[in-house]
Amino acid sequence: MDPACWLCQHGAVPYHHGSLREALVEAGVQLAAESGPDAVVLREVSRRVGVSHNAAYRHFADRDALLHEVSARAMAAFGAVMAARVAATRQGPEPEAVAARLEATGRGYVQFAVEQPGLFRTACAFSLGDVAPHGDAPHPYAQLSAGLDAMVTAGLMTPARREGAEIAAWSAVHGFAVLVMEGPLAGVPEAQREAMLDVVLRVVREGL
Amino acid sequence: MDPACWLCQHGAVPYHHGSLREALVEAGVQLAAESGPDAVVLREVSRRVGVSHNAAYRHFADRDALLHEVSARAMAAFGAVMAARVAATRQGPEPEAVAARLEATGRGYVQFAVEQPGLFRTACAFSLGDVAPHGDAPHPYAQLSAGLDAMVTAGLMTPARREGAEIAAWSAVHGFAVLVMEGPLAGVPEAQREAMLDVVLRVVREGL
DNA sequence: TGTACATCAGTGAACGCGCGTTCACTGATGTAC
DNA sequence: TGTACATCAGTGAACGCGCGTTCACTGATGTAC
Repeated sequence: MDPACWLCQHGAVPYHHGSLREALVEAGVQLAAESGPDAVVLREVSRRVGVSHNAAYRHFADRDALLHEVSARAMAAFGAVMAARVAATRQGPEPEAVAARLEATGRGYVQFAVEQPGLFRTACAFSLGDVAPHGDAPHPYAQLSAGLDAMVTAGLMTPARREGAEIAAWSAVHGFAVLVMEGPLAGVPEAQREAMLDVVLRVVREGL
Repeated sequence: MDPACWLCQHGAVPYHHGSLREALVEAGVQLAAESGPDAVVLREVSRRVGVSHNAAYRHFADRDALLHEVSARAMAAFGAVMAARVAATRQGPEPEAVAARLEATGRGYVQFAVEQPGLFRTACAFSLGDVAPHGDAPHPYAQLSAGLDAMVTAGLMTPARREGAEIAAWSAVHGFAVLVMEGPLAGVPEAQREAMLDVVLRVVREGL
């Protein structure tokens, strides 16, 4: 079947949309990106897709079901940004490379929060473990864990220090992200922000 | 004038409340404590005080003005909890005491977030610098700064390390607070939470 | 001390908004014969 | 290949909710004379 809808840029809007569910989720992601999870509102989502505001009920039990789906997409985008940042970093098993990749994980975390605050908040809206990411990129937390495991394997961290390291690293990076995104550090110029992040990451690295 | 209202426990409700403004703010704080800043809603605040829902406009320009006031109270409570925790810690200029007091600052921060999540979120709702705390307790950020200054004075931290130390410490503690309050760490038993906080604080201390 | 009056702090009704959700419906699609 | 019919995916109207805000008002208070 040919969807032939404006969303898919094929011409006229058909009565049967063909992929309304997907279109609704995408519009939801757009809204979340613009204004956070509270903006994912059934009526506005339907409006954007160009469909009556109750059509969504053919595809979602209620607003919450849609929001969960949107949150999963946000989480996937989050993981993808982090993974891309790690992939762009020096590969290989050498200690410097392993440490650089862990640092890239943290930088990717903050990058996503800064560039996509709405999606960041949407991804965090449900207890972070609640939502399985939709897509291929691993969950942010899994990436952090893997990075710390690699540190131990590379001999950069003792197994004793590994204990609780996720929490400490996550806390520092997440806290920085929140401060920069909506706290007192909102609006500081990028260069200064990067310098601050350097300090945070150094403290974490040396503390671990 | 005798206020003579149920809020002040003096008997019948007078036509002229006498201290409606204060009563509204207190009800707002209560709502914020129960369910966060979004729950500070003019109609419900008025309902709780037992007054018609537009009486508030005699005392506040709009909902936002009330919310700012409530946020200032929340911030004051926040600072007070931290200050109390510091005050309950060993005093004096000895290095161990100085370090212990800085740690108490961080523990107080997390304690407030855990015990008063609604007020914590309300205090953070405006850019943290936006709201001057209402009351005597110093602003949380000021307490952290003072603690770090004392570390330098006590010779526990080099002036070079002092640079950006607020950001790093605040990030770690704030991030931990958020994770515990509404993130994946929500609901872990207190003992375990304390152990995790120990790790976070150790990482910060050694990292600085 | 008593009274007229200005001022102030409340009331009650209403407006307009946007939301989630449900209802009975209708047009489109696909399938059995 | 054509047709009857079941199924599915949408529509349009409506309900009920709670909100912020405004309006004209009224009862209480305090002050000038």
